[in-house]
Amino acid sequence: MPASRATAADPERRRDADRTRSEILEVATREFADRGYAGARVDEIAARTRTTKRMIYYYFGGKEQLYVAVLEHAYAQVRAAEQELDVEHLDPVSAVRRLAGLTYDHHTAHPDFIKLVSIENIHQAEHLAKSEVLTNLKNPAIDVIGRILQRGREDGVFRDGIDAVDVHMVISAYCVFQVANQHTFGALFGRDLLDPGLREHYRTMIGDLVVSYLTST
Amino acid sequence: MPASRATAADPERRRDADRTRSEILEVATREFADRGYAGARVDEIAARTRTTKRMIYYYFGGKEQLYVAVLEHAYAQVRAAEQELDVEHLDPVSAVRRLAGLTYDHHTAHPDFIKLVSIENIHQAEHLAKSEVLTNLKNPAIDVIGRILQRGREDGVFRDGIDAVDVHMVISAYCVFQVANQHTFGALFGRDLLDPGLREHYRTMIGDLVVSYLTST
DNA sequence: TAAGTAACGTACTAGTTCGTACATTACGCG
DNA sequence: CGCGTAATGTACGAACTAGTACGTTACTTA
Repeated sequence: MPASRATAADPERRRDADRTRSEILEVATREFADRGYAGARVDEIAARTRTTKRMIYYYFGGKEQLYVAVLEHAYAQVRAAEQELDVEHLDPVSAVRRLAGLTYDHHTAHPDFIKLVSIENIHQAEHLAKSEVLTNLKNPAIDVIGRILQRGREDGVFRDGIDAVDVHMVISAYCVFQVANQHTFGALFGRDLLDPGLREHYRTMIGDLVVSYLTST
Repeated sequence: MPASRATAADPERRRDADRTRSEILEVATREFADRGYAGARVDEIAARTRTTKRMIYYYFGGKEQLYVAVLEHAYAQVRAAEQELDVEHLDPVSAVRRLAGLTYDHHTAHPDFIKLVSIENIHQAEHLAKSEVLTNLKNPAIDVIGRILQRGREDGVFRDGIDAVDVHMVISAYCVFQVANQHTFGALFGRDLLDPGLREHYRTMIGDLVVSYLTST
């Protein structure tokens, strides 16, 4: 039984279901994000892994199921990151700024995820809707925002009548746009939104935007 | 030469280059917007017109050139709408609200355009970058915003140091998100952002958001 | 009105792409 | 240590899809 423990870690292993599976998933994520569902090529994904196309069908069943697996995996990572949000110890205004900044960081750090979401929207979220895994994922960010808003109201710094989902939507819209539309925006306005030199500016801006909205009279 | 005048209007005409060309463009716009570049089918586009695939190649040259033509046509429509922006007679705050509202109206009224932009971003705006027609299109909205901001500063109602392109970006981000991400957002949060009953709420919100940002101290 | 050309249709091809039948081998377990 | 199965590789096929060769006809214009 040391064998079974060595199994997962042994770099000499020639056959490793977990490694093969996750390698396919990783490569497929890039391929789908870069070329869209229809544009992605199963052969190309296979070629970029250490294994063959046969394995994609062995583990995932087909191109569409692989795509759904990629989506589920990507969303799971995002939700995991949202679980880490630790802003409840801050005053409401600081908490909102921090939440916005962290969301900005996460989105800009995971462009593949943003692209997958764009692609899924092109397809009217049909795969997402079909996946129980994904529709059952509750978004922890909403609850976090809800509690911040309530504390802000109690402290008299935030307005009444603001919905947590709306706040989340505004932050998402802003952060998603930076990544999802960077190329057309860059081409049309000659400005790279993700230029490292502009990063602090745009990272601060979403916090300012939301805070001014919440605190305006 | 009455013949040549009757030509364009005559509903009995069997051959009408303009009509055929624009019909192809119209159908192709929907097809590309719905299925993406790789997912779109030339045969399908042809089948939905009164003409045949042969004509697509006759008028446009190929699938890629047709896609570029669709993009150029879509952008031209948007720019035409922006030329109509008439907000300079309003006080700065009202002008910003009106600009935001009109942008919201336009985006929600032209979902195909938003989808095309999403698709073009998946492809890193390579077609847009190649088209001189598109890269030379200057965005009139930026100048409009610039003048509003200046008047607002002069009146002492707006802060200093706000960039017109940033304001445009925020408004775009918000309005694009409503359309581009409506399906995933709807599936994950159980809220249809484009529900007619929510329309006034979301239309007002982007104005409030920007105004509070510009007027905050 | 007749000729020339722009506009159009049909039928086909070459290449691509998802998917699979069949064969093989490494590894865990008794 | 050998047996059974999970894991893997190869080679191929059926279907689809962009693009075109070739032929035809409506419209214009001299």
